[in-house]
Amino acid sequence: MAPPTRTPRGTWIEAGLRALAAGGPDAVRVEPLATALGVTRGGFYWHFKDRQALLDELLDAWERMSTDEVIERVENEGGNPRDKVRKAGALTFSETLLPIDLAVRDWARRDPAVAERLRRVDNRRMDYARQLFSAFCPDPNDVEARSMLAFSLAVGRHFLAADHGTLTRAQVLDLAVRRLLT
Amino acid sequence: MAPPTRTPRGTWIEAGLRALAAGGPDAVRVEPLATALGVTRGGFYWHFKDRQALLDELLDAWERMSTDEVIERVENEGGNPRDKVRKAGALTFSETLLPIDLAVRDWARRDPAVAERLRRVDNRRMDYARQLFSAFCPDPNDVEARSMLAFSLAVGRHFLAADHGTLTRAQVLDLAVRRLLT
DNA sequence: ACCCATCCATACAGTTGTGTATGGATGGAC
DNA sequence: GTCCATCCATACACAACTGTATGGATGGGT
Repeated sequence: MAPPTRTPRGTWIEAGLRALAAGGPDAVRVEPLATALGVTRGGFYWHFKDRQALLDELLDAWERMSTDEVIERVENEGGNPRDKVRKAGALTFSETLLPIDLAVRDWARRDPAVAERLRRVDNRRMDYARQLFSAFCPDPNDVEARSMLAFSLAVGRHFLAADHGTLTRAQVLDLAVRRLLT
Repeated sequence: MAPPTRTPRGTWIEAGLRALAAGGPDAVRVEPLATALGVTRGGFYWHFKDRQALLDELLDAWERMSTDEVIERVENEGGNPRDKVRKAGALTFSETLLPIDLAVRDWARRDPAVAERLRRVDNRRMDYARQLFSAFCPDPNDVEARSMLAFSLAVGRHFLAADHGTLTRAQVLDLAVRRLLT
């Protein structure tokens, strides 16, 4: 009872995530998505009630990908807390996840429902960051300050366009991270 | 030879900036703007070639407001460098300028022309930050790291949704800023 | 061979926006 | 009182997208 589903739900979600990453929620439109997939909108409304239903599922997918999976992978690879901080940052803001994450952050500024989801995700991430910083940093207030700075740097750097004279962006990031991990 | 211009250029720009702040560039649409101003699009195309021309002028206005004006005001008020850092941050990301600034940052991720403008603005701001940090911080590398962290915090905090347990967001920001100014 | 859940194409009605063309309306300058 | 630059309303042609309705097509299960 499972005919092999030529363009199943998942295909629409993947395409939706690509569109979201590239152009924000306003770019997630049914007609262009169908064109990109080489079909018409015919099947879309069989899978989803309407466009909003797809947007909701995109957020579901993002929420799943960017918490449990990342933490699980970091914990499996092991290492000391300082390495874990770096690793968690690298995974959370990886090539594929990052643009979606940034799009969701801007989206959350205008949509309370999205803001609530982002709050859940960020709280899980911050909890994890606090846990890692606590391992080599006794003062809880300092842990909080470092966690906030680290998270701000991880997100904020993608919204900053400044140059750094003779230094490269990577070098400056390294300097900044060292400052937080000392 | 200057009949008092019922809905002059500036009115459209102000309305455009409000729309940009509230909903990003996709929300800057001629028809809704006209409705909000209580007129039809009739006059719009007398002032502007097309929608893109308005978007360009919005960026011009933002660029002017968020560099010269801020630096000028900070320098006029005086104070020591540490106070100036705080003051510049407060002005740059004030109630009215902030939402526009954040919208432009997200916009810049998809539009190279916008990215170029943002680069100019951020470079001016970073130069000023470097100058201020240098006043009490001898190591150029450390100045760069602190500037980057401060700027990331100023921008990134508005894209983060995490809670902070018993602390308020304001308290955490204060802890983080102290860390950077010590 | 047939059935049926799954998926798709097509056509239609409706909405919202863009840009152009054109004929006013308004009100200070003279 | 007239003139003229300035601004506005209206109408039109067009484009892109949404959501619904309907009639297939496809292909594994039996």
